[in-house]
Amino acid sequence: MSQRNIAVPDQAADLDPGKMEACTVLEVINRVSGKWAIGILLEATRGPVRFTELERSVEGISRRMLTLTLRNLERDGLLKRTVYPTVPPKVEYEATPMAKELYGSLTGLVGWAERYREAITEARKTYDGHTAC
Amino acid sequence: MSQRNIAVPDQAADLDPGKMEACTVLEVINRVSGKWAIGILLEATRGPVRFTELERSVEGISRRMLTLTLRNLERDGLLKRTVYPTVPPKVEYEATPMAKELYGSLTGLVGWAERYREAITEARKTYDGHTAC
DNA sequence: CGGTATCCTTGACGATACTG
DNA sequence: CAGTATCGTCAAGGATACCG
Repeated sequence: MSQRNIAVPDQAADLDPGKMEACTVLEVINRVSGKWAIGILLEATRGPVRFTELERSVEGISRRMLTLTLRNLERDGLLKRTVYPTVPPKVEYEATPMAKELYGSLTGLVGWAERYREAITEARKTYDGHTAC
Repeated sequence: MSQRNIAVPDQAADLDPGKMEACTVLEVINRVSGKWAIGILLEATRGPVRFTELERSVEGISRRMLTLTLRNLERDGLLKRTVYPTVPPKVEYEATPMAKELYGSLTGLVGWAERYREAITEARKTYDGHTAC
């Protein structure tokens, strides 16, 4: 394997709040339908959830991505974050009314995905079969 | 700006068909709600569309991403691709019945994004205001 | 017209370690 | 418990050029 030496910038952007100023319809959709947002929003719409509960229920998410996604959703006014100053600390997240209006479309999407997951897997096999060989 | 010399692999993966074997619900959702897929699916559900029409109507998409996204949607059985062997060539894409069942959720998502785009922009300003200073 | 090929940058994300 | 900080990887996707 050959390789090249290239220059890389020192700092990455990540999902750092402070970005995404434009806020087009496309950006809103991507924020809301992003890799982890759907799972979080679904949970937070059913009722208040704690950080650790989300970490368990949103399959495969890392602590870091959970934090980042939660912050972004909070920033966009989709989640309300409530801190209880107890020991140990307790933080609850709940969907705002605006976010709750998304519930129907989101469950529609998930339901569809569940119904057709098998069919899609098959379609891929067929496609790959008659193009590869 | 400082920089480091690092080794990079020669070939990228891109959205190259042949990847994504697992096909979980999460993957299906991300495929279908991805950056460009929604716009394409919406157009292709209303009726057959040509490559160049999509290039114009899906705001901001590059020729490359249009091709890649179309191929992936076709592979997953969401689009039917029809080639008319004329001069000049003509290719039409149309949503399959399975994809058409997504229309409701997709327009729901887009409608919501349009309704709340302003509110979200405001929420961001507020959030950034009371956290930054 | 409807694509491919190649090259490059940047941002999404995981791993790991540490903290009030 | 609920995070933050730092580092590294890799895939998404833009730019550009070329093709049947």
